[in-house]
Amino acid sequence: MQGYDPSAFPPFAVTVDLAVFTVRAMRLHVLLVERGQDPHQGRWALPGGFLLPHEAAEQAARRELAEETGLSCDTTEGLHLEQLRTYSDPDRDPRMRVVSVAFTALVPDLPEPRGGGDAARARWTPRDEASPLAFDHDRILADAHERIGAKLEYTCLATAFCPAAFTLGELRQVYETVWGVALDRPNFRRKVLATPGFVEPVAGGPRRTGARGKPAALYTAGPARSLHPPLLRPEGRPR
Amino acid sequence: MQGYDPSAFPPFAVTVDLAVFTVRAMRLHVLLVERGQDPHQGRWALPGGFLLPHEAAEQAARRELAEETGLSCDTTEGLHLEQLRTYSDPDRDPRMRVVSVAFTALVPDLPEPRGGGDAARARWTPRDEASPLAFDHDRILADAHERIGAKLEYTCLATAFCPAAFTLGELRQVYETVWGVALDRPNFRRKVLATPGFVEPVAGGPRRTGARGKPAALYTAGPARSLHPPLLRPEGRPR
DNA sequence: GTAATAGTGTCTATGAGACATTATACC
DNA sequence: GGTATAATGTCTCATAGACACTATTAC
Repeated sequence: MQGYDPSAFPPFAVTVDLAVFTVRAMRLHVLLVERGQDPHQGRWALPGGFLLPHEAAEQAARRELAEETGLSCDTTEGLHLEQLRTYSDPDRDPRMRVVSVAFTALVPDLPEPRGGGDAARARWTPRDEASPLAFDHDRILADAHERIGAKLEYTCLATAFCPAAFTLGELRQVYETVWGVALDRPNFRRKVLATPGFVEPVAGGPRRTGARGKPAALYTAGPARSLHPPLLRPEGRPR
Repeated sequence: MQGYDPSAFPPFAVTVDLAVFTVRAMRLHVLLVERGQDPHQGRWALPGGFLLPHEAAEQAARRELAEETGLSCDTTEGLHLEQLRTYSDPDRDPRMRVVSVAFTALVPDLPEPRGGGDAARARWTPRDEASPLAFDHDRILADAHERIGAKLEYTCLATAFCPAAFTLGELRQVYETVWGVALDRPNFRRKVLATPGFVEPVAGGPRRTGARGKPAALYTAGPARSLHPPLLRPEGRPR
């Protein structure tokens, strides 16, 4: 990036798009908004919006996340938000040149969005019922899904899908839901507990989850951020 | 990304920045250019430049790669190029609002760059002698280095640093150079050969490498793109 | 009792780390 | 010969996968 005439640069619009995932009822859900304006009006799309003039992409993404989920900025402060990649195909928006920085967010099961911001409507949609989306958002969603699946393998990110206190069964369901596979319960338990700092036991007594079976002990997310060695998907598929 | 007035969007300049790595003489090198113009004139920086009006970021990155390395477009066609992330801090360029999409490229040992394009000079610099760079390029370089180190673990990317035919000793040196650690030779060999499609033997006879020791057999990159199970760094450090 | 989930224990196969040994080149 | 690297083999330990078994709840 050297040698340029600032008055002669080609102008672009820069936006952020968000793939916000949650696990509810054993299914992976993604937050979608119904478009109220012209390009692709009435179709569903990932939430997002323009960068403000003095705003970094991360800030814009966090602002949009708060607007679209209807949560306070304090609540969204602690949510996991991560840059995915940037989409810059010249034809991705029919009206103008728009470069979009995509982000992935992982949230615990939240109340239905209140449709804030400038979106006509917003709702949680099962990931496999999301397509087709407006613009290139099918592609962004696929990339985001693949990314979170891969990150579950070598990070402690799965706890971001869980409430503050959770059972190992709930944590295992996160893996099973995102990966779409069944995991061996005893082996999963052993692996998680053998990783220092992944989860930490809660002093209080156990609670029942589905009102069936033995009550499970509660855990909270530990200080660790990565898994060594990783917890690989069964039949680890190539990227 | 919904609901906007195309005439009212805040304008941004969009650039690409490249972290081009190679391994030469057992050290990791990165391609740098000396800035010829005003912001940070005379300082070293990562190569890069503006997106053309109808160009995707990937195209712009490949074009800049060809210009800066002085290679033909045919040659750069097959080189590994991968989007790293986007840097959008409002103050990252002192003159205007510039959003930069950073890419990482891995190339075999190439001839000294001819300083093409609009860069005053270009040269290969040992990675640990690169700082300080202009703008936020120290940060970009650090992110890129961490990324390629991580990708060596679970992809077959190391062959991108090697010429068409290479010895297992040369491949091992790639890992040792990028990771900055020494690896056990027999175990490395066993691991690589046990991964189907990572490398494939060359029919022709062996060749000598450093004119010392037993001549090594030659291999070419195989069709595999990922490593299962991964080849983890010793004392795998957390991200 | 049955059903369902939590939690413990055990066996085995695989893979990685450590390291000894042999082979083949140049000096 | 000495040195340096390639290539093969061996041993051990850690881990993952499979799966049996017990524990505790709701019905």
